[in-house]
Amino acid sequence: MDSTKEVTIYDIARILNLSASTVSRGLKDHPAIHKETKRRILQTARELGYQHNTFASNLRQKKTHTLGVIVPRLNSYFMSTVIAGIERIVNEAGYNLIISQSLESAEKEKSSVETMYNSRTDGLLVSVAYDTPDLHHLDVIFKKNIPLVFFDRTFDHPDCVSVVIDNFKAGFDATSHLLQQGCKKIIHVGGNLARNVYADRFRGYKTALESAGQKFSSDMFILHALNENTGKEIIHQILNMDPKPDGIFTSNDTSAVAIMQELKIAGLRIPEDIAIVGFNNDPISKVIDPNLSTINYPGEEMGEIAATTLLNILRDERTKHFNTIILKHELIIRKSSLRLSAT
Amino acid sequence: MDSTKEVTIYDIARILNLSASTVSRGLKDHPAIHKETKRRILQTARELGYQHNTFASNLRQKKTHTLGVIVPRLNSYFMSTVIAGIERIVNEAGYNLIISQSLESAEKEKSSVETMYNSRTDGLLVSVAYDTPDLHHLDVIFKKNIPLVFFDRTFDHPDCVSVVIDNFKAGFDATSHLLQQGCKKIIHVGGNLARNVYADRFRGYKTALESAGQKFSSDMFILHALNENTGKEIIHQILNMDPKPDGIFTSNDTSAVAIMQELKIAGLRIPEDIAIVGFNNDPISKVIDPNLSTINYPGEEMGEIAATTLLNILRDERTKHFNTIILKHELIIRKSSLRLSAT
DNA sequence: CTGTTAGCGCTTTCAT
DNA sequence: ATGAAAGCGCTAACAG
Repeated sequence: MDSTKEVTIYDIARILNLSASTVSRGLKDHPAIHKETKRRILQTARELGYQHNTFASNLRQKKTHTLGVIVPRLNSYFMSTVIAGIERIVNEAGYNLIISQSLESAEKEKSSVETMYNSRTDGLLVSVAYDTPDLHHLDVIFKKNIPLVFFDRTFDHPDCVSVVIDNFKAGFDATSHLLQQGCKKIIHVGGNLARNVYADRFRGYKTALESAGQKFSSDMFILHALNENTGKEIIHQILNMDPKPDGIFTSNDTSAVAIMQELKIAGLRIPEDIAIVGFNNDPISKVIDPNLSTINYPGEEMGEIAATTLLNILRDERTKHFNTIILKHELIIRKSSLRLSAT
Repeated sequence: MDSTKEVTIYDIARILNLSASTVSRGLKDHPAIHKETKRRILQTARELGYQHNTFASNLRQKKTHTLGVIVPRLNSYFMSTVIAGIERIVNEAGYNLIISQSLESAEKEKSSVETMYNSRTDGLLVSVAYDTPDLHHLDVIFKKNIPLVFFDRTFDHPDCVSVVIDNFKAGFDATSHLLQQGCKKIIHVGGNLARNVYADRFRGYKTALESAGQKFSSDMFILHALNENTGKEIIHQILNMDPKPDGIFTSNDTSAVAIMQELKIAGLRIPEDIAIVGFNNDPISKVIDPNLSTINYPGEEMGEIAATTLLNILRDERTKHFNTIILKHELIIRKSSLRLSAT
């Protein structure tokens, strides 16, 4: 009825004729407390509708039990899957989450870091923006020894763990597959090479070409932000190439689909005239006709692992932890790249 | 260098020969503090690298400056758009966000509510799960007078504002459009009618049929959870109808696309044999061939409005606030339903 | 316009 | 196995 009064450990203590310290210990299952006493504490706590007050606890312990997440954007299938994974782990561990999006801008990322810092998050999970030049905006974080785990779009830093897939290998696999399908001129559409993911995929692509004895020339790499507009904005560049490419490897499915739509408008057949492989295994890859071959990206798992790693570091700072955790990717072959029927 | 010591208002007070209260007031721009004093306080605060301690403040004020969001799922385009909108508003207002997903289960939703309650969120933004039967799990929230705003999937409650689109009208619009295109038998694929969104769209559909003088019979409504499997799971039911439908209105794009794929496999032409309209304006609607007609759902705006409303209630509890806020939707006509070429 | 004072609810030595 | 006491950093009467 009286909804304003907080039930505190003192209320419990008074009722049971105990001290607040004993109640506090009992509530956290402290080994030194008698079993029966614990039981009684727990029971009256329940009866009174006691709620642990995080703020008093945080204030006292100088820990917030809050983790911060900074991502480029929330509204992509990949990212929301990652967040879902993080959310699950973090909630189970009794931590809270603060999420902030950098909107792909280094500047907004900086202000996100400040927000996190001011909220005194115990740890940070970060995937950097498209154009983040360096890690200076994280200096406050490092100076305070706040643990930070990068995922997907990472930076090398001695104190940070990174959770990634093997983007080099993935780029290599995608390109090799196109080569096996008989493609003679495969181009690559990728993002800012300052980002590990795009750089590694690009290297994988080049290496695959070279191991197949094909030459790479700089006009075979098209740099683009990789979004819904990619198709319209680069289609002419593709169509004007001489000789025309017969294979495309793009660094995400969104751009792959956008390109496919333009190719179809231009009257090219996929995969007969031009084969294509995307990246991420976004649901749209199964909607576009023909279905898009792609690299499966274990988003939820990445979120879970990144969160688990951060929690481990938090639990035991001395742990000599890994520097990089590499998750398994998988090439998914669908019609958009299938020129040779398999045996 | 010494990274462990917190700078407090007492440090600032000591340096400036002031009291902690004056510093506290100065920092919050209290009107009663001399301008020059404020300036000095702000300056030394900056020099010392002072950070406001939210926990001490929360503990004292019994406010958390944290809002909770409970949604069925994070990984749909619609929902991540809504969240993006909420995040922007809430961050700008200096609040934090705790996000939890019910995974479409009433039970998990209940435990989400508990989490929120225990984190003492100042307010809640909720879109209910697919099978939530009632509002009992929110009783704790209401009893504590924690303001709650529903969005999209709402419940009627005297103390809650709901932010929605006019789902009845949207269903009516979609169906009327199909009727105008000459469809003689339009079926509806929708979700649990205990959810306002599905019930309202269904009513809109029926009303449109009736105003056009067409009869509705119960077999024309197919109940389904509306996901990627919808197509496979209901295609036989559709194909076996007698007479076969020549129009479908589904309550989301995911299911619309799944159905279209099955229809194409069955050799039916869209829209010639069967026209279709979806719901949400998900990006996949522009990927599927033919492009899917749909209802545009202003997700980001819905997030922004819901968050703004909640913040307003928080700022001024006495405000006699709205009961329902209805955002504008829009019918987007694409090829999947275009049987008559417009003049 | 500024200072004094008294907690918010919890944890944690240090005792016993 | 339990208790006493101090304090985390801030705010809000109240007083002047």
